[in-house]
Amino acid sequence: MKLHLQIQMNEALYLRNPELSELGKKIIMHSVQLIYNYGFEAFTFKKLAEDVGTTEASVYRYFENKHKLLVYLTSWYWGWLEFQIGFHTNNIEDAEVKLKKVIRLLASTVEDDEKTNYVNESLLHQIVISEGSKAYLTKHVSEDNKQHFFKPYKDLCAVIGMMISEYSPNYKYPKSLASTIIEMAHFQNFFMRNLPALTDFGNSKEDTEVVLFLNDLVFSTIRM
Amino acid sequence: MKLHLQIQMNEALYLRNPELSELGKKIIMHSVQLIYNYGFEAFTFKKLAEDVGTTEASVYRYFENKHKLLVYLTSWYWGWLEFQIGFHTNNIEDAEVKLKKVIRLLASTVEDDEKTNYVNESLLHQIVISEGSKAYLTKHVSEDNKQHFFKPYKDLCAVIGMMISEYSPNYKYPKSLASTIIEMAHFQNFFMRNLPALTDFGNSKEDTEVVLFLNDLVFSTIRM
DNA sequence: TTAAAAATGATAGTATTACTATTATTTAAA
DNA sequence: TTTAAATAATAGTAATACTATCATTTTTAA
Repeated sequence: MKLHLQIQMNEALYLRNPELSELGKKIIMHSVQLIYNYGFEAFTFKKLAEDVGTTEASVYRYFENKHKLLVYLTSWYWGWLEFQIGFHTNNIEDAEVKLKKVIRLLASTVEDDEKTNYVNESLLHQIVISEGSKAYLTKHVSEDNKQHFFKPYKDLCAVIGMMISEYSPNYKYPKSLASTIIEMAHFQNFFMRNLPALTDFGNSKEDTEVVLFLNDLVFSTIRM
Repeated sequence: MKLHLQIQMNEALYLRNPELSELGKKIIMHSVQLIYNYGFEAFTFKKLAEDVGTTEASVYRYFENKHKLLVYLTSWYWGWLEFQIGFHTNNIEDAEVKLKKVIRLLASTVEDDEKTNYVNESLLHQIVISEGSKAYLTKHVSEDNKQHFFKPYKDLCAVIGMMISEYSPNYKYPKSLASTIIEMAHFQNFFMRNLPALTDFGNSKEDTEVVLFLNDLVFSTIRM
């Protein structure tokens, strides 16, 4: 039996739900590939339309602009990751084991998930590393926030924050530590590959090094 | 006596050195103000030219494009900050005291520096918080890196990494911890103001909270 | 099964952005 | 004071980020 996983998305992110049509799914599929290839700045709806084999106008019927598409894709990723975390930490009681699983899920190379047919999680993970912060580092972050565009990110942060508090109920900064883990899982990976002088893993370039760094950071901080 | 401070800049960042003419200095001054007002995406050389009271063509004689201008501004900031750190930790032996000074310098509101006449460090600090990572989160980060565009950032990271190693010679990740401190000083500040659910300082919105968080993080990690 | 509705394709058009080029004029240096 | 360098004024181009219109195809619902 083949299971299918659907991530619940904020309706204000799109004009037409891309999950409900072939064209919509193609737009998602190809946008992941193209943003990965070109980077977000050089990515355009014109290129996307050509790649999909449709017109620019049709793409605009799904997404108002490329910023909302980026927010859509990153939100999808955070939602998917929260599901992964729930799945992999299910039935585990030990908060330390759970947190270590979370760090590994955040900082390891993602393999394509069979349960989602039109999203390549591996590429999407790379996009979230290189482009993810551009979703909120904007002048209109507060308006976007009012429309709950960042809820999946916040939810994930809350989940991790709760695990931290479970492990160490007196620790004063569970949410800030959670957002630090999330951001650093990605930034240390980006630095390792592109600006290795900013890390201590320039030689090996292994994801596992980032995992070890974060484990050490988190547990020396919250271990009383 | 009024002292003047000059930051040595990478020549590949500009076509004409903006420090050596009135127009160049105006371009720097006004670009800081405009990027602060509009955000980097909505900032254009046309708006800049109008604001300065010159033509677009003249701005292009100084900077090839707005990306290089952003790298110029952030580099300037990192250079300036490294000078600040050198100045404020001079003659201090205790590595703990030095690191705490560094964290405070990184995570506190910056006041305008009298020693530099045409750069508003306070606004530039806000720009580095909101736009700084866009300087390296690009598809061409490696080419930019080959031209040493990120040297000031790396130098700062190295300085902080050395302080960490001085305090704790056996700690395995001094450079990664240094880049974590730098990034989190800014991200936690941004989150606190714009996405407070990602932090534990949403109520107070005080810089000092970020300082306390980072002090706790760093010293519980490197204290043996 | 068919008519209406919805989605898509084809095409065109606009304002803005990100530049480059040219020539005249002003300012600075030898 | 002559010459060179910098700037201003103006024009122009290709690409981007859209919006609009209308014909055609596909889907849905009566």
